Amino acid sequence: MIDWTDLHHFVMLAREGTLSAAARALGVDHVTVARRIAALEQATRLKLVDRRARLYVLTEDGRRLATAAAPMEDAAYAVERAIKAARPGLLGEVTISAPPSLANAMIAPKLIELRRQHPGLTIKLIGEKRAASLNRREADVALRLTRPAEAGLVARRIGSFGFSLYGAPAYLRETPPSALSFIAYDASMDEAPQQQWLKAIAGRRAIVLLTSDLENQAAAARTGVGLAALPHFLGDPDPHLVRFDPGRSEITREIWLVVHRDLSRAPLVRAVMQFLARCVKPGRQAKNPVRTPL
Amino acid sequence: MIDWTDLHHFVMLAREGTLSAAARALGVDHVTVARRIAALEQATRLKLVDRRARLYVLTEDGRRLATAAAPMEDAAYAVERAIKAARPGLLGEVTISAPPSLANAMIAPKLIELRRQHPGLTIKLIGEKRAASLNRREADVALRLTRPAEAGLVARRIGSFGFSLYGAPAYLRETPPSALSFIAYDASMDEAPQQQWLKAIAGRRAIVLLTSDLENQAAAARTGVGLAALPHFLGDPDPHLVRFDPGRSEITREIWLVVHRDLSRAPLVRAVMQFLARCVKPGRQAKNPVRTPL
DNA sequence: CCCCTTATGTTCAATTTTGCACATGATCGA
DNA sequence: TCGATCATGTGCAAAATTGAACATAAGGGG
Repeated sequence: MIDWTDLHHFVMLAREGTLSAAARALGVDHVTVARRIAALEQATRLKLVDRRARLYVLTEDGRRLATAAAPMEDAAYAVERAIKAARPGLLGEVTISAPPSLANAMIAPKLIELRRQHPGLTIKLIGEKRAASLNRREADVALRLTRPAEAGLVARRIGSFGFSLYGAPAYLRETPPSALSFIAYDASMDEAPQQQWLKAIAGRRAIVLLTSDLENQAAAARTGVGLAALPHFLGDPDPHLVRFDPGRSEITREIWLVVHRDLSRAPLVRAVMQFLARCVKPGRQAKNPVRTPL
Repeated sequence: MIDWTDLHHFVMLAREGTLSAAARALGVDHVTVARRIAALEQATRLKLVDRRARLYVLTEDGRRLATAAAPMEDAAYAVERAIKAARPGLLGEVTISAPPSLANAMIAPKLIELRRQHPGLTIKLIGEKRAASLNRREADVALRLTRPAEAGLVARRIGSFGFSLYGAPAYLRETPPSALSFIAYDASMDEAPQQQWLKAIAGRRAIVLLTSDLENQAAAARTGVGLAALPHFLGDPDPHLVRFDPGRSEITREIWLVVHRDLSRAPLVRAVMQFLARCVKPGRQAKNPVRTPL
């Protein structure tokens, strides 16, 4: 039968697009990938890639083969999950993926508790906007703001948080409502509810800063650049920010705890899930409610 | 990620049961399999097999892993089919599986035509009772006597043939009906319709020979051992055999041409399928009907 | 326009993997 | 009980795979 490692390398090449990227993903030298692809072509007697100047491009046959081989990769990931799930006890590494703001504000500060409770546990925390693929095991457990649709995933709603507008106290004192400026996400987040909510409130008033990073928005708001839509857990504890209540119904988002079914029973993963649920649950809604009427 | 070749070796070990058998199936030395399994255990940090005296026996974790890895093997076979299907033109090898009697009587004698028509085509003909697995690519195309139920397989009825009782002319002349002896399959074929049919006819009369090979039955019948249930295509052309019509409705069996969907469009395979349909179609039902009433 | 980064190809030495020969232990049948 | 067969374990040498260093080429940005 065809060499499975050759197939693995080919699948990676098909996904990554270049020899070098595939090599990085596989943890080998790019030459090795090139040789494996060549070996696969020889074994199948098919021309799978066009060797062009700066990149390998799959041929028709190559694309077909990549399509056929994709389920094999899925199966390989399932095997990895099975391995992780089979490992007994509470010794090992668990990767958590979460939106950066949640990761920083809710999880990171409490990680020390988890370490105390399970000394054998190593945590890898990925704070990324992009939702890590649990199927590809980029993460073992994830916090998401929407319920994921992928098959094989188990999702549980473990909490929610609200957004309000925040600004520097001095800025709010000195600026008439009609002259307020706003701070928003860039266009990549246009579909996010909080972004649409902010834009609706802003109306014709100026949006003076676009940034994809929530911490940047908070920092700008602190220095009086304008008003930013921030989660309560981020804005309320901040002494340099006060809420500005626009009088419209606030927006809230749900927090979903997501895990692959294959891993949902592994002791290691269960421990982390319990921890994450604890991180989120205790009413972080209105901890330090400094309200500024209109 | 886990080494895919290690997984391949492990899957084989799980299926075959022993290092040596797995090694044979993989075409490598048994030592290599042992080393790969050890490597997999080290990588997963799981104990996958109990090394016992004469055989490796999977642990609980090993069985779980084997179950998880099985889909990977299925996917690998799908890749192989894709490769075969992608190969252009009419150059290559096609494996045909068929019941031994059909293979000998209908296919083998006509193979020369196929070779003349497609000189680039190499045929591997497997005449085996056991139905070769098209999913595992033990064969590319198969003739079966029943419609297979496996998913992914495409089956087409391309003909049928009847059974009658046959015996040596002298034997039939000299033996009164109540003293007739019978030749049957051994117990492994007890569920086959022709076997049940024969037993019903034999009734209380003696079954004097049990053999799993149809050619053996024919040879024994020729020398006057008794009556055998033979397909018409085998008994009718034989000058040393005549039909003995028991007056009961004859039994017929269907011939199904089976191929995996992934391969059903490959030119190479299509050519072979057309050939097989031609082999079977032309009314081989009653070519040399020598009838002996009762 | 040039430099910097990134990607692929080539060569060679080091490492890893593999198979072979042989040994041991177990089972089966005569 | 003995011998034959089959399965696994060990040591070693051959073969294959791999990575590092270097070379070439193509964008991209200042």
